[in-house]
Amino acid sequence: MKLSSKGEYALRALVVLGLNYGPNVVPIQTISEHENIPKRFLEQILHDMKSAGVVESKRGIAGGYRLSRPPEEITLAAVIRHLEGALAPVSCVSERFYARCSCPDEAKCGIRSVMKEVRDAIVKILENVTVAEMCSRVRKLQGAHANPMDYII
Amino acid sequence: MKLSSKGEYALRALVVLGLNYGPNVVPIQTISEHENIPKRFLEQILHDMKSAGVVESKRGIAGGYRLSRPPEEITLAAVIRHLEGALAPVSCVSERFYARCSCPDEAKCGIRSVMKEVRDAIVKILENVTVAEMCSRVRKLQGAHANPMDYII
DNA sequence: TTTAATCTACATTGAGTCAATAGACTTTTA
DNA sequence: TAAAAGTCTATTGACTCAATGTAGATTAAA
Repeated sequence: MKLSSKGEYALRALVVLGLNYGPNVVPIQTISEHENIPKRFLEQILHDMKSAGVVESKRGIAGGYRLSRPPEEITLAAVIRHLEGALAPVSCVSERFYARCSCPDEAKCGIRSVMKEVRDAIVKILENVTVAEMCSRVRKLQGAHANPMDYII
Repeated sequence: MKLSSKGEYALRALVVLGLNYGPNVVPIQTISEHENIPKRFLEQILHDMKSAGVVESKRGIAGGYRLSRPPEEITLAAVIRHLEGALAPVSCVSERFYARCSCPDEAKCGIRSVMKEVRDAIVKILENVTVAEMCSRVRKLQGAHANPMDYII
């Protein structure tokens, strides 16, 4: 479960949208500048997350993106699975993206049983961490010396 | 930490060598056929593991490979790190392959703190599982109806 | 009603990686 | 000395990643 730039950018953008959760949309440009993400690439990513139902958009001059659900309801596991595919380290132990591997007998494969443990450990964390949780970690990390501008709006 | 075919093949080959641990070497051809791995590709992989000090080879007509240390001393973490690099899902939380990411402030990054947890969970498992452990799982999975030929020698 | 900022959509590129193959060479032992 | 095995370096073809290009649609405000 290696996170590509795409996945990393997506999570960073979601944190920004989470910190600004409310009726207002945030323009791509703002996220791009604040998070240091190539704008054109971010467009694709947000569009992709829209098709996943995670965010919604408003077009036009005052347009932008917002979360389509409360940040408490968006888990990292769901986002990463949609953008990157399997969370498991090998496809033959993936629950939702299973693919057979080339080993002679899966049922007797020692690697498989280890990789299942790894998968479970990863899934346990990512299914229990939401965008809201990430936002609260950010607030905590910024702590007393938080700059209001860091929250953009 | 997505395992490539290379890494998967390597682990499968190590299990074979572990099950046949002893003074005798196992020819590449045998591993290749038994484990369904392209022979030429397997050559590269074993050569790579030799340079990592995990296996040793004997050349010539009765040549082949064997583990260079007892299977109890070879952890999956060490093998995978050598062959594939970082175990962490993002490089900015890797202990041995750290690379800065593009986020504006690592210290205040909510994603980073989650990914650290994921890394720790992965590392904890892979540093505590050895080739010997995988072999004993295989023996257990093969159970009573084990075919002696499955152990090759 | 024009204009400019914004999102939408699809195509393309360039770099890099993955998995495998190629071919020539070296070593060993029967 | 010939055959079987490992050694080494290079290369290929397919694929993916990350980003860029281009053109268009939508909307709010001037």
